[in-house]
Amino acid sequence: MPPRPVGATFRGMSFPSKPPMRDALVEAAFRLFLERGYEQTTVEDIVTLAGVGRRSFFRYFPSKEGVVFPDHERRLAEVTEFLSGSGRGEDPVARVCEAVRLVLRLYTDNPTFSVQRYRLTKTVPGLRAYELSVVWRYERTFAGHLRERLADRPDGALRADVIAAAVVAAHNNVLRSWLRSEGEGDAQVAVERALAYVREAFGDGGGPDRQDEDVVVVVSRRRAPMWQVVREIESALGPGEEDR
Amino acid sequence: MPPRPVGATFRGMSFPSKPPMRDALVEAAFRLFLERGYEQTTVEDIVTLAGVGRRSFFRYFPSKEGVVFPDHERRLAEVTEFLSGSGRGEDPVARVCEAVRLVLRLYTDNPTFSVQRYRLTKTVPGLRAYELSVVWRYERTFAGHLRERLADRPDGALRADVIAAAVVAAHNNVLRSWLRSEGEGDAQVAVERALAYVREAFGDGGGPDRQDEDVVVVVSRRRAPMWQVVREIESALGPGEEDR
DNA sequence: CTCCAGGAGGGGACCGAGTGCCGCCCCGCC
DNA sequence: GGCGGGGCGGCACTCGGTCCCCTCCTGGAG
Repeated sequence: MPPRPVGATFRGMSFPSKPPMRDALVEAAFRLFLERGYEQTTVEDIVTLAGVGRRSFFRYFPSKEGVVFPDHERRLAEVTEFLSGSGRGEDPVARVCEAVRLVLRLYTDNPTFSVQRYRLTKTVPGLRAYELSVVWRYERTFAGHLRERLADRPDGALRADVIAAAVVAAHNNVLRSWLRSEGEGDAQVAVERALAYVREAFGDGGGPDRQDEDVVVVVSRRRAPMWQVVREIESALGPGEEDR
Repeated sequence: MPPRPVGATFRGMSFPSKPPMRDALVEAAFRLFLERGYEQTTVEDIVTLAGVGRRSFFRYFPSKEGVVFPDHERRLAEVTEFLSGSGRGEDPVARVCEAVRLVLRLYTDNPTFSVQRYRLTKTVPGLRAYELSVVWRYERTFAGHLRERLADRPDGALRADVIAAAVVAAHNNVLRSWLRSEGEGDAQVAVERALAYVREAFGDGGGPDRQDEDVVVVVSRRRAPMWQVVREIESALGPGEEDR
């Protein structure tokens, strides 16, 4: 995609000079990773192919694994900012779902790159672990956002953690099947279905905050004691709602 | 099941011969980790304190991080076996919840050790990443179990992944707060509440095997169409129960 | 024009994790 | 007593990652 890696030793009027060494390193790395495998490629190989010094590699990427996920750091910052700029009134779960769509787009915007990366992460345990920690940071960001908004609910932190995990799992499910199909189909559509399933499971407000529900159907078997029936009804109605 | 490795430098009538080199390495490692920090401790330091060779360390642990989670490999095997030996009729979600209790017990059975480890994983990024991959393997085991049992349902794989993630998140939530409180309180009781929340959220969860439940509560919104209410009641009653 | 400051990059030394190989020694077995 | 195998130690090597110092390029001030 970039016109020419434009090596470091190469001087002369260069292009808008925007795709600097960083992109050249990513390209060189993926070329070698796909050609001879991740573990068979040393950082030395990458930098010699890119025509730069070994030291420079670690100026742009925190580790060898980091070059495989070059853009997640920025996206995480964007997601954090996106979540922090949300009004008080709106549904926090909806906001998190919107953030998930943002993350998914990071993959769907570059299908070939994402599929290539998937081939690597699927087979290299070290890359899987690194990806896990990346995803974990998204999840903790989501959970933090939900924790703030659900703090007044009973078990707010629990709900926040569980919902965040469920949303991320839905995203991962859609993403994985999209990647396995080599980028065929519309992942953005599929994630709507998946998120709808999650939101349906947790009601709309992140759990049994069921003020807006009007009908309660109780099915009780004969062997259930009455106190248990009552407790289930109470928990279905949600806390503080018993006397409405 | 090897007969007796018996300590290397130590001879003479020893104890039930249970604590071989492996345990000595774990103990030495944690002593140093807590005393001077994880990154400030080299494998060399550990093996000299334990009085063994450096090469032996990597015979017992796959990496320096591995010594911090010495027992998870076995527990994962136990969990896998536990799940594989489950009858066809029973609720797969309940089975997974039981497996989660098993995992939690791995922590609660050794409170001081778990709390010490928590202090490390909380502060050392490398250990966090390692723990993530450990937890991920549990989650994938759970998800695989659920995928098999929910294969006939629509979106079975999605449900399986989401439920597994939710269950693990509930476990983690309980575990974290228990660890932060330095092992005070009954985590096993707390995890019941958390799992109940998850199972409630997923209602039939993907598995309306509700033959053994006594009370079913369905809450419906006014705007929900009647056919949906009927379907909820039917699914609450479980399959083959409509005409009893 | 010169000088200086600062930042980007290169290079080399260094540390430590992880691996392969070999040799030892202590078993039990033949 | 000889022998083979497994557990263990020691050594050397690779490679990821860091530190420190050098060069070069640029640009602004005098």
